[in-house]
Amino acid sequence: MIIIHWADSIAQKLSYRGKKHVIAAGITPSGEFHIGHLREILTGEMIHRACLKLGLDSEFVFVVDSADPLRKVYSFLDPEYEKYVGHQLAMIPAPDKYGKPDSTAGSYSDYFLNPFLEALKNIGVKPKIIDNYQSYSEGKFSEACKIVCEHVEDIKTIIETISGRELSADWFPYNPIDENGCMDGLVVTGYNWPFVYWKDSIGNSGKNNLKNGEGKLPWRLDWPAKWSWIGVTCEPFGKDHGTSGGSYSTGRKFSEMFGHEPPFPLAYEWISIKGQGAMSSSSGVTIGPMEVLELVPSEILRYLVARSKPAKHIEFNTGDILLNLADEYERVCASFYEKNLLESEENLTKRQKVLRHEAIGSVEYSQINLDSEIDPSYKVPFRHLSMIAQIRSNDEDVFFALEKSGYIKSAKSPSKKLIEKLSKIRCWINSSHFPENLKIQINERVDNKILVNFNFPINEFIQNLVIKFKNLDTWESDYIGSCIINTAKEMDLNVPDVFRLLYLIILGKVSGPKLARLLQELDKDKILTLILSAKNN
RNA sequence: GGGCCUGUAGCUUAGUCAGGUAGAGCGACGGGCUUUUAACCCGUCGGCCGCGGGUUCGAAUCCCGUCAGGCCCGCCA
Repeated sequence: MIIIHWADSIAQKLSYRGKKHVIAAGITPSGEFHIGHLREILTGEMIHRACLKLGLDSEFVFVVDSADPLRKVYSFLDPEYEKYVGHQLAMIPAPDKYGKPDSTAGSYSDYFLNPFLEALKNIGVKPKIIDNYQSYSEGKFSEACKIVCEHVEDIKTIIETISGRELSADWFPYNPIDENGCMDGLVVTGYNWPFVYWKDSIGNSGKNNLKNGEGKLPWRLDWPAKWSWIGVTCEPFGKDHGTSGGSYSTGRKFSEMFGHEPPFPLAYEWISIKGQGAMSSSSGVTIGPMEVLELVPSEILRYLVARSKPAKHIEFNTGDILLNLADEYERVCASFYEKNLLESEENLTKRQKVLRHEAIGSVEYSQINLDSEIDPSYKVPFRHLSMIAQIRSNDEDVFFALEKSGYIKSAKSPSKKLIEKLSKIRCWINSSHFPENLKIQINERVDNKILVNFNFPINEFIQNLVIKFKNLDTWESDYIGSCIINTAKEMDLNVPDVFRLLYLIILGKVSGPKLARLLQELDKDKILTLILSAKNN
């Protein structure tokens, strides 16, 4: 097959290397996980799925870099964390809600990792978790550590020539920890398998056993060491690692040194928040996956990553971009799964076929479960539902409205997915994320200046309409609607003009959602007062 | 300084690896539906494919150069 989704294309390349594959993703749990981290995971997971589709024997692993030290006291941490800087993330306490270390809350790394794993479960990602700290203590790295400690000069040369970075004379390719668990300020003074000997800045000395993970390899070696003992054949990484002179280019050399063919490289671009730059937990520019999962169905979040090739920069926000994304997902579903266009492929040009297959691939990789059918809740467009949800406070009424307009067959039995979709939309509408221009905002008072362009007796129309409204026994959309139409007809007025006027009075805009249904959801007395306050003098 | 990625319609982009008439969606505009839409359906407009050269019968696609934006060469995905 020539025409494929980006994940399929990578899987195909992997298939030339062999049948057994380990696709890896790795993240340091130094703070809150965000959508950017999700790209790492989903990119890997989609390649993994593509491999399975090709009949390869593939495994997907998520390496949690819990052996990394705390770099500094981040803005969300209390200064009390100062004493843990340089200590491994798996060994320091999680922060409480004030950012202070809480010795009862488990480890720092688990604290940030667990909610992320929960979110992954929601989007159907089930990786094998590899805890880096634990792997060191179990001796998984000892082979690599031995090789590294016996080739210090070679390693220095490789790093210095490839990265152009100059290493100090006492640099050593293993970072030991002192008796308190701190990595900073130690200088290695000797090596004799399986021990490294060190001294600290005030003259204390000690030794660490390389087999027990007392310390860790520096990043540029830690990464390829993982490749070799896990057997990684493909790993997506952020573009920072992908650049020449970056950790992939030194990593591939070290990988060979460890006797492992370097994994197939795949650099991906950052996700940024529109108008705010790249996502980063330290700068506070961040949107968490769980946050987004509260607003839209899980498929949409997968679609965000599935639809763009890894090299493409993604701009994201929880307002209009998210809405367009949901919109696009639904449209693609509809065009490919309802119209059965696949059957008539013969007549298409190559480009049209490519377009089609990529779109289909994106939708397929957006499904929560591998090989599951596309969930039919896409048939109720997000945009439409967000409007209905705003004017109908009761869920049942929403489903009746959907039935009436033909989006669903029966209001009595909405699918579980649809109920969930509605509840997420309600959550979105009530949050600060919801786009302003889609909000239905009822005027507090009327700006009479904008009513001057009507060439019919507005004041008289309003009086007549309000009398009809007052006479209504039940404030229900059908009756409200006929009041408006009848008043217009009795006065021989143009109906669209009348609606324009009413939209201006109530919403301040010339159009809006179905007016009668909107009014039905609002307080009758307030509306009458508002309408009566309008004049065009 | 060295290197990587990106640049296609007003916006978001597909197509670049494997050269063969530039395709979508959104928006805009027009029409249909007319108990009123932001739904739905139909249609229209809109592109020196960043720029300059080269290879080729033929280049968005390959090669060289150049400009712009982002990033890396210090453990931020």
